[in-house]
Amino acid sequence: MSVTDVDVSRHTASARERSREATRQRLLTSARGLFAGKGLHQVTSHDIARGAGVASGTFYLHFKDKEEVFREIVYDAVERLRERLQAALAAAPDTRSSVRAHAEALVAFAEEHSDLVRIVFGRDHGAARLESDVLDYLADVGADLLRARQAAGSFRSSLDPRVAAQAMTGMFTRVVVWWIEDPSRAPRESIVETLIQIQLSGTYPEEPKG
Amino acid sequence: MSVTDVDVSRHTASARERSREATRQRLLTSARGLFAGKGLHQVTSHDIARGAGVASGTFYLHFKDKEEVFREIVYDAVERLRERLQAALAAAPDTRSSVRAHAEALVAFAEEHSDLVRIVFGRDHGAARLESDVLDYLADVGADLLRARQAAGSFRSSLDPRVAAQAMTGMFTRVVVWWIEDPSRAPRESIVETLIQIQLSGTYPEEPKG
Amino acid sequence: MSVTDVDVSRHTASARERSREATRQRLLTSARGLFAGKGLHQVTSHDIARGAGVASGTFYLHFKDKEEVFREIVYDAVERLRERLQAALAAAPDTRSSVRAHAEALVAFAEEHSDLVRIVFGRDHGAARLESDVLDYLADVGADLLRARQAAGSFRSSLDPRVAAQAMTGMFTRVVVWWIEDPSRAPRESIVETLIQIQLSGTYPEEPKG
Amino acid sequence: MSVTDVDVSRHTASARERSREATRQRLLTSARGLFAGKGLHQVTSHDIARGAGVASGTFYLHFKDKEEVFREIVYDAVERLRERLQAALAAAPDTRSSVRAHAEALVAFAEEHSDLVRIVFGRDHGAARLESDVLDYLADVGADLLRARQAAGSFRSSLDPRVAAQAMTGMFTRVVVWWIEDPSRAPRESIVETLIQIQLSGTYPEEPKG
DNA sequence: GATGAATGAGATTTCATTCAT
DNA sequence: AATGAATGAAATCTCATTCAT
Repeated sequence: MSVTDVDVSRHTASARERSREATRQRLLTSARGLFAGKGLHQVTSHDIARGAGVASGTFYLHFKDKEEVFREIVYDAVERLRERLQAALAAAPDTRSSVRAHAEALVAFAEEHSDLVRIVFGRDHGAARLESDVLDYLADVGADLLRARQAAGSFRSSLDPRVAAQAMTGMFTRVVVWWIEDPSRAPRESIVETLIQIQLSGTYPEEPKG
Repeated sequence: MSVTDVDVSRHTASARERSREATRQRLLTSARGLFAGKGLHQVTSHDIARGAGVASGTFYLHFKDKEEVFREIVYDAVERLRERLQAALAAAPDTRSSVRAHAEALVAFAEEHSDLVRIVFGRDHGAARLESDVLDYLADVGADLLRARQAAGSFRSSLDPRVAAQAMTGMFTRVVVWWIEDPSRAPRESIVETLIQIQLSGTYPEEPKG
Repeated sequence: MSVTDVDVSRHTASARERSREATRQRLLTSARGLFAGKGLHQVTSHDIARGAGVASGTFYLHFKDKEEVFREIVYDAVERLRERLQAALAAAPDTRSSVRAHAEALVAFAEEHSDLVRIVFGRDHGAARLESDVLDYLADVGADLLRARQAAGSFRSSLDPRVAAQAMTGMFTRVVVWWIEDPSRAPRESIVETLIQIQLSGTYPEEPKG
Repeated sequence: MSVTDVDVSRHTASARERSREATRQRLLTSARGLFAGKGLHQVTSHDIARGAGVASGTFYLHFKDKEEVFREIVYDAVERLRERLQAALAAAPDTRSSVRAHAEALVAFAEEHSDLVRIVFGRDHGAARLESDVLDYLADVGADLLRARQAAGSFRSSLDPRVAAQAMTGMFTRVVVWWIEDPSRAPRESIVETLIQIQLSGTYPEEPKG
């Protein structure tokens, strides 16, 4: 094999790889848009391929089936969200500010990736196991955080961190999905403040009268 | 037509009606069990008919399509839950005890109707519109309540009742679904207390240190 | 339930059953013709349905898949052939005449059911396991016969009945398939006589010269 | 074009040719193994290419389609078998010993090339036309031989050589495939002797009693 | 000559729904 | 009202084959 051959083959190989990867990304993008708009069950593998501008068989060169694309999109999204939230928490000096930073990061993520939010937390995702996995994963991450805070005295010791983490996860996802569906429903600030205040002090006045 | 004929026909008619209603109920029961176990999309109209011990065509004599049974089950369940929660709230003398009564009623309902909880709030219900409708409906009911409390001074005035209602709805449904999936995950009391405390005081100690 | 009801329902049920069975038979007939003409692999389930004048879905109400129809046709054919051959053998007074009766019955069956012969013994049946099963089954039946003859002294004691049975099975099926493909290739009598003589005396003259 | 150039190009060309031929052989070897194991229909052109360690497109640089490789393997195998049998026959001094030599050669070939036997005579080869062609070809060769023997007085004059040749072909192939499938089914000697005796004297004792 | 990503026709199979009885 | 066989549209997935590199 001559030097030229080596170069050419290397070049060819990477061009191929790049082209293959590009097709894969187009399929993912197509799928993301379709899933966000119609939900897993209303989207066919042909739809995804058509949306990506490739033949239907091509879909199966890149993914085992529809569920696999869906899973990949969801896992990727969840991981990005988790990193974003972790980063926000890590940067905060104390619990109060970390609660705020977390809420801000969550809402910012939702704004930037409203399609992902719709797919992952929205209704009719249609992937039973998946949603359960995802929410449980996020809740588990949250539970670890709450346990740490509990140890540090900044989380109410009478609460079960696992239960509270599920509660917070449900609250976050519901509020965010509802808001992203139609952001005119409430000012962004209202979303952030509500999430923060409920965590810090609940929904009742300092001196509840009721 | 003789009196006897009339009587007989009336008798026959009402027997038919009763029989028809019985078939309808068997279909609903069958559907409920199947939906709870496998989710809307994994259940076929044949499955439902078979489960009810009737022919497949019979299904369509009682319901327009699969969605309709599903909707009926969900709406019925939601209405029962709403009534249950309203009753609990109405019976409570003050806000503090109404929050407790509400949480107790919610958990009790979930225990008694775990299949409904799985269908209505669980994953893979698969009915896009439907879940949104349901959660929005419950959140709307909640928002009304919160607005009333706000007027009475027993709900933090700085919170937007609509947003808070969505937050509470998300929290309630997530916690309840998670728990019902496997009740050994947390003691019943823990679920109730967590839901109450978060509402009354949030997750942080009286004098947050963080 | 009145007597009339009973009668009607019985009548209805059996009319249904008859109609269902008729559809099934039309599918089998359609399949038989197509398999004989093109072989398992060149025939689709749609072809079979179309040939039977029913919708494609109907095929699956009656058979699990293409292989199942094929298997049913083959097993049924083999069983019919076996019965026919057994009957011929049973009716013969001695071995010589039973050999003749067997050959006659075989050729007669092939003439009457040339499509079955083509499907079962012909080329491109495409069903690996199946052909093996079928030939082994027939050879096993043959081996039993040869063992019995051996015990009676009318089968060469130096031969292994199992091997000889395979040899005879191969001979019978090949000759019959070849002839049925184009019966003008040899007179019917020639087929029968050849099969008989080879069994009785081999292919060489009484006093082989070679 | 300089002499050197010419030399180089010649050299290159023949290196290419050799390399091309090597690729072709690897494809044939891969195909042979796969066909023997799974049959024509269960093997894809991708399988063959993968087995040969080449890209899928390469397959089509060497063969028009899957059938062509199959045909080539089969024809080649049949030709080798025919030569082997002819050689055995040619070397024998008289008919009796040629029958023995033929049977020995057949069984030896089967032992050495069990994969070819499975492909060519086995079940689910799936190539309709092909098998017919192959068996007819072998039977034709056999018919010529029998006619010659008939002329020499060493083949029963009352038999039709064409029919007998089909019979013998069916017998040979069936016995050999059955035995090769599991050689413990019968001792090698039993196979050979059975094939010989049936040809020489049939399956019945010298003085058939039946 | 070799590569391997892409193609797209076609086969299988399911299932909501209809309708004659 | 109930039945259940039949329908046929639609979705999934495979694979022989091509072609730009």
